[in-house]
Amino acid sequence: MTPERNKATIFDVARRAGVSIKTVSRVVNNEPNVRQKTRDKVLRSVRELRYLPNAAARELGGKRSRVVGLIYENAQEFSYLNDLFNGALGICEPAGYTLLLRPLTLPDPEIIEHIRQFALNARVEGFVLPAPLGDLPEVAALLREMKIPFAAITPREPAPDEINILCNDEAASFSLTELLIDQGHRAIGFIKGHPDHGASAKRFAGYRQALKKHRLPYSARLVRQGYFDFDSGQAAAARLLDLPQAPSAILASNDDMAAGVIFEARGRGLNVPGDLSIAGFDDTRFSSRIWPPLTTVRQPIIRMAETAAGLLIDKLDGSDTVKPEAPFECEVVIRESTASLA
Amino acid sequence: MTPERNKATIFDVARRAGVSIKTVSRVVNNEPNVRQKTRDKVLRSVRELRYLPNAAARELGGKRSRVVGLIYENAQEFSYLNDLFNGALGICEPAGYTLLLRPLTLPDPEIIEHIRQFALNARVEGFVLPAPLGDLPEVAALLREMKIPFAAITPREPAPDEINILCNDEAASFSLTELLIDQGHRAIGFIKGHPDHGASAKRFAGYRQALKKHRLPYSARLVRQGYFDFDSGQAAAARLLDLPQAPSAILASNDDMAAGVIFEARGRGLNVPGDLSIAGFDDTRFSSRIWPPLTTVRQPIIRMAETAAGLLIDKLDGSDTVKPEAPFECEVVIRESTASLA
DNA sequence: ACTTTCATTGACAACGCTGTCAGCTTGCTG
DNA sequence: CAGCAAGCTGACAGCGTTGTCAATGAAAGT
Repeated sequence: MTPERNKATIFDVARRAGVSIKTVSRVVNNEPNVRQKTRDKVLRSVRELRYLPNAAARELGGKRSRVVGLIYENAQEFSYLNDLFNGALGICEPAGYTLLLRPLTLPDPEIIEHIRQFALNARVEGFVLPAPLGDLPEVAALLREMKIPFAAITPREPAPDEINILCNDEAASFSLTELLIDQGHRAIGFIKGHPDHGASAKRFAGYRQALKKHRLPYSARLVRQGYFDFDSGQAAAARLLDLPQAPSAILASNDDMAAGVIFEARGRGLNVPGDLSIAGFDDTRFSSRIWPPLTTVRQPIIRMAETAAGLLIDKLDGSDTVKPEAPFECEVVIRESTASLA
Repeated sequence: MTPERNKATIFDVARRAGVSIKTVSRVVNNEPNVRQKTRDKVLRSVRELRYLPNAAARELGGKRSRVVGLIYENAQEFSYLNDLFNGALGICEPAGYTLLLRPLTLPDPEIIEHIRQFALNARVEGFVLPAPLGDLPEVAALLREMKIPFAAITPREPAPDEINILCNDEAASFSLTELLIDQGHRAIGFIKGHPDHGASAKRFAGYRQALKKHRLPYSARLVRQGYFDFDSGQAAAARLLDLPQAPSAILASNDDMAAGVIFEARGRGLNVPGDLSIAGFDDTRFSSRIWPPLTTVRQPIIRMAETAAGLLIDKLDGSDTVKPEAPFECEVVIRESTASLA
C-alpha cells in the first residue's frame, strides 16, 4: 500500500560524510558547536543523497510535531480564508512546518472541546487564530491552559506576551465615511457587523468619529445591526430605505452585507450610485465584479497572515523576544458604487 | 515549548487491561483474532485512560502516515474548494486520516516537481485530485509512478483500477440549453470553459446535443472560447453582443464567466433577463446574490468529495474491491437571470 | 609544560508504536 | 484421547530521529 519513499536515512548521510549521526542531526537542525568544515561535509552529503529527515522519527524522538493549526469559522468569507491560508502556508512550509486547517461551525456550544480534540489529535504546537475565533475569550483561555502558543489576527487588545496582529479598521472606516461626507452625503446609514467580532466595534467607531469631526449629527435610526452576511445586510437596508428620510448613502461593515444592500436597492428600482451610494469592507473577490463595482476597504490579509505565522514560528522555535507589531494599514478602494450627491 | 500532551501510552493501557501491548495494538487497529471479552477489557481501559495513539510512533513503526493530500489550482473558485475540503475532511477525520491542502499555481512548468516534493515532504499516502489537476495526464502519470493512489474528481475517462468521481455535466448542460430553447430562445450564445478542463468539452457537448434535438442550427459564431474567469466571460460576451444578430441568451460554462456576461450586459444598458437571458454553471456562493440571481447548475460537490475521500481511504486501508461509482447528478437551479423571450 | 576550559564529536538510550514469529489455547477429527 | 488446525496472545526487534552525557581535541591561562 505504502508507496516507495525517499530511502536515505540519517545513517546513510553520516556514513557518507564520515561522521556520527548525531553530528548530522546537529547540522540538519542548525544547532551550534559544529565546525564549519564538518558542517559543509555533512551538507554536501545531504544534498548528494537527497536526504529528507523522517518527520515521524523526528517527532517521536524530539517531542516536536512542527504542526501549526489554523482554525476558522466555517461560514467565513472564502477569499479571506484563502488569503489567510496562503499567507500562513507561505511561511510555514519553507520553515518546515505543516499547516493544518480546521473549520469550526459557530455557534457551537462544544467549541472548546472540539478545539481541544483537534489540538490533541493533530499534535498542534501553535495556532493561528483569525477573527472571530480570536475574539472568543474562552478560546484564548483554553489555549493558554493547554500552553499552546497562538497568534491572533483580530482587533482585540493584545495581551502581554501574546502575539496579536492588528490592522487599522477604525482609521479605514473613518476615511470611508469621510469620503462619503466629502461627496456631499449628509444622511449616511451604517450597518454594524456581527457583535462578536472585534472589528465591528472598530468600524462603527470610525464612522462615528468621522461624523463628529465634520459636525454631522449622529442618528441612531440610521444605524442597524447586521451579522456580516448577505441576508442581514439586505434586511438592514430594507429598514433604512423605509425610513421617512432615507439615507443617501449606506456604509456596510463588510462586502457581503453591502452586496445585500445593492440587491435590496435594485429590487426597489433604485439606481446605484445615483440614488444610493453604497460602500463595504473587505474587498472580497466579487466586490469588483458585481454591478456596480463596490467601493470598499482592502486589508493586507496575506501579509497579516504571514506575519502571524512568522511570529508564531519564531516563538515555537524558541525565540523569546516578543516584538509587538505595528497595526497593518488598510487601503480604501474607490469604485463605482459611491458617487457625489447630485 | 511543547505543550503538555496526552500522557497515556499503549503500555499504560496494556497494564491496566492486563494484556500485552500487542493486544492493545490489535484492538485499537481493529485487527481480527482478539476474543470479544479481551477486546472489551482493552476498550474500557482505553476509555478510562483517554488513550490516544501517538501518530508519530504509529507512522514510524508501521510505515503508514495516514495523510491524504488535496492538491488544487490556487485560482480555483473558493466555494468549490471549500465544499471539496469540507467534504473530504468530513470523511478523513473520523477515519483517522489527516487531510493536507496544497495549492498549486497554474500554469507551472515545475508542477510535477512541486507535487513530488509535497508528496515526499508530507508523506502523502493518497491524493484527492479535483479538476483541473486531475485532467493533467502528467500528474496522473507521476502519481502512478510514485505508486500513490489517487481519487480524481473530474470528468475524464476512468482508467482501470483508478478511482474516478464523475457528474453528468453533459446532461445538465443539455437541460439548461433545453430550458432556454423552451423559453423561446433561438440564438443562444455559448462560452466555452478552459480547454484544459475535462468539464469544458462535456458542457459544450450538452449544448450541441440540445440544439440538435430541437433542430436548431449550430453556429460557430455564437460560440466563444473562455477560460472560466470573469474577464474572459466579459470579453466573450462583448464579442457575442457585437454580433449583427446578437444572441438573446448566453450560456456560460461557469458562473464566474456568467457574472462577467452580466457585467458586460449592464455596462451596455441591457436589461437582464429582459434583453438577454444568462445562465451559468456551478452555483457559486455569489450566484444567488448578484443581480439578477443566476440560473445555473449545482453539482453535489460535497458528496462527490466525500465519495472520493471514502473510496481513497478504502483503498489505502487495503480494500481491493474497486467499485466504479455512478456519475453524480447535477441539479439545474432556475433563478431570475433567464426568462421567456418576449 | 601543565592545567583548565570550552568547543566539538560520538555512543547509546529513549520515544511509542507495528510487524514477526513463536507459543499457548481451543475445539475438532478420527 | 491423541493429533491437528485455527484462534488467540505475547515477547521482542525494529522504525529514524533527538536528548543526554561522556570522550576527545584545541585553545587559553599559569
